[in-house]
Parts: sequence; C-alpha cells; structure tokens
Amino acid sequence: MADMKETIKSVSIDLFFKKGYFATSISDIAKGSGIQKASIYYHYASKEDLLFHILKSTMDDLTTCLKKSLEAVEGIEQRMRAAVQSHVRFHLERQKENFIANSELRGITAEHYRTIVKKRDAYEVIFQDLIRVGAEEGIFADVDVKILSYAILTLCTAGATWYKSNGRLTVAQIADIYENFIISGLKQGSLS
Amino acid sequence: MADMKETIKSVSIDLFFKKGYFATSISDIAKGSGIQKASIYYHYASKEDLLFHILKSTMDDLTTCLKKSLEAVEGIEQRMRAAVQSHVRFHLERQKENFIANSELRGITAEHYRTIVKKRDAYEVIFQDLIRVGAEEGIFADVDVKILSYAILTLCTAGATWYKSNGRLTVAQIADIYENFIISGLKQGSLS
DNA sequence: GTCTATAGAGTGATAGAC
DNA sequence: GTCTATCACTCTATAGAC
Repeated sequence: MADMKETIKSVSIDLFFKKGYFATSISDIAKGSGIQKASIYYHYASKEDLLFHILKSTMDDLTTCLKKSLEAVEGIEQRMRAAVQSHVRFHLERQKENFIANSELRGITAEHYRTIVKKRDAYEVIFQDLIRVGAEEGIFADVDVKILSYAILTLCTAGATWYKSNGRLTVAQIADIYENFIISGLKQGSLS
Repeated sequence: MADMKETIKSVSIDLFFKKGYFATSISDIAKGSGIQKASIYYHYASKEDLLFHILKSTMDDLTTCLKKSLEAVEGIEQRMRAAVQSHVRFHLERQKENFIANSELRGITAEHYRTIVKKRDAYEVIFQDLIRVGAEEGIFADVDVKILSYAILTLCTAGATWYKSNGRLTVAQIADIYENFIISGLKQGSLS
C-alpha cells in the first residue's frame, strides 16, 4: 500500500482486463484498493482519466521498448526480427495493460483518443519502414506494406488475448515461433 | 420495419460495434429501432439474451461458411488456402458482428459463454487439423499447431478491426494477401 | 488523504392498459 | 405488439467533515 495512486492503477488494470472498462465501477476499484470510492477522486480526476493514464503509459513504454531493442541491430532482416521479438515480449510480459490498450479505446474522450492513436501510428511507422526498405533491398517480397504491418502487429498482439504465464510455452518460445512465421511470410519463398 | 425482431438485432449490432455492449443501453437500442424500450422485452428476454443471439448466429454462420468452402477442395495446401479465404471474407463481409463476437464475450453468462467457446473450439480444430496433416505430409514445416492456428485465425480476424468497405483494397485483394503470407509462413522456406 | 453522505442522472426490467 | 409509468437499483462525481 506504499503508493495509493499506483495501487489504484494496478487494481484498475486487473479489473479492466477481467471485466472490461464499462463493466467495472469506481466502487469495484475502491473495494479492490481498500479505500472508499470518493477517495479515488483525490488521485484521479475521473474514471476516464484513470483509463487514459493506463493507455498512455502502456503506449509510451511499448515505444521505448522497441527503440531500445533496435538500437544496436544492423541489417533489415535482423532489425525486423528484433522488432518482432520486442513487440511479442512486451505484449506477453505486460499482458493485461496491452489487452486493455487494444480493447478499451472506445472508453476515452475524443481528444485523448487522438493522443493515443498518434502514438500508435508512430509505432506502426517503424514497422512499415522496415517492411518497405526490406522489400526495396530485395530481402522481403514485394508485399503490401500497410496490410502486412497491421498483420504482423495484430499477430503478436494476439498473444495478449490467450497467453497464460503458466502455460505450455515460455515467452521466448512463443516469440521465436512468431519471428520465424513472420520472416517466412515476408520473404514469400524468395531467398534470404 | 418488416420484422421488428430483426430490426432490433440489426440496430444492436451497429451500436455494440460502435460503442460496445456495456456502453450501449436498452434505451439506445429502442431509440434506434423506433420503439419504446419496454417493447424490446417482447422480442428478447434481456439485454444479454440479445447479445447471445448475435454471437450464436455469427458463430454458426461462420462455421457453415467454412465447411461449404472446403466441400469440394482436395489437397492440404489448397484446402488451407480455401479455409483462409473463407475466414477472411466472412470477417470482412460481416465485419460488425465478427468484431462483436471477438470483443464482447465477457458480456454473456457463464453458460452461454461455454456454448460459444465450444463452437469456437470446433471451428479452430478444423484449422489445426489442416496444419497438422500438412506438416505430416511435409507440405508445411514442423510448426507448433496450436500457436500457429491461433496466429492464422487472429490475423484474418484482425481485418474486422480496421477494414473499411470503401478503402483502398477490395475484400478479394486482402484475402489474397493474407493467403500468400500465411502459406509462406507455414512452409517456412521448405519447397512446395 | 481518507472519510460519510448524498446529489442527480441513468440503468435493466416489469406491470398493466390498449 | 406496443404503449406509459414506474420500480429498485447502480452509476459517476461532489461537498464538506476530520
């Protein structure tokens, strides 16, 4: 109970993941946090503000994580492999937040929505550039950049829907499976 | 206004797609249908009953569509290609229902949930069998059947999130892109 | 920083008239 | 088959005490 603001956020992530944003009440969050519901409003301006905080920090951390993963990697194929690894791992390791980030965008105001979508677009562009340059260099097949970038991202994001941390496969194993599948799909039979 | 029961269902699909199940009220549905909210309950027992009707018919039609697409097709690779085409097309052509089917499962009762998941599992098994047999026959690489089946299905389902019917690509073009990407990913560089 | 109390609106659902 | 009226409840959010 060190930091109540963080406790509330953490409890909210659990509840939004399990029940959904609209199905979760401020009362539920208060109960989970061990305080009265009025006290929530000392830490967050509104329920929407709380959701926005979760979405924003998740998107920021996701982007930071990707950029860090690409820092020292050279060559388009290796960079794409690193990008996929980063994306998959982040989504599995912070499963709940990522699930919320992908399913509760309708819960935020129009202005906040624009902020999040802008961040998401910038993230997508990094993948799109990798696909485009890879195709230009002949490493990848001549594919539709937009569609393939959505495909790759959704594919990896999907893990956040069904992944169980005590399941059959580790995060590293799942990331490897996706990495190989995606690289093969991008090459479409052309030589490496 | 021919059949009010169908009108209510159709209006609900639009609203659940746009705002989400929990964010949509019976009052909203009544307004959209041009009747009073009490009249909804003549046609459907509850709001949850309405959602379940939508989910159930979507899943049934999806499965029917797949089985029909596979009827006369021979050879594992061709069958997988046909299955992917069927899955993508159905998801793009009935975008709203499919989006709801993939995002509002938390809105139904435990018993109804089991009914839907059972249908979904049976659908997934068709894809898993194709991957498994394909790998046994050496047509596909020796991949993880479960993970790859989830990957393939989510990939195609994703279209329902971003697809716009007046967009740059037709349903047929998108289906072809996915088909090639997936088959390449399944083969992983091995010969056809 | 957390509490009790409550405002004010909206919710799903039902009763009974027509 | 649709209506009006209403029940019983829950919701987000605020006021003001401590």
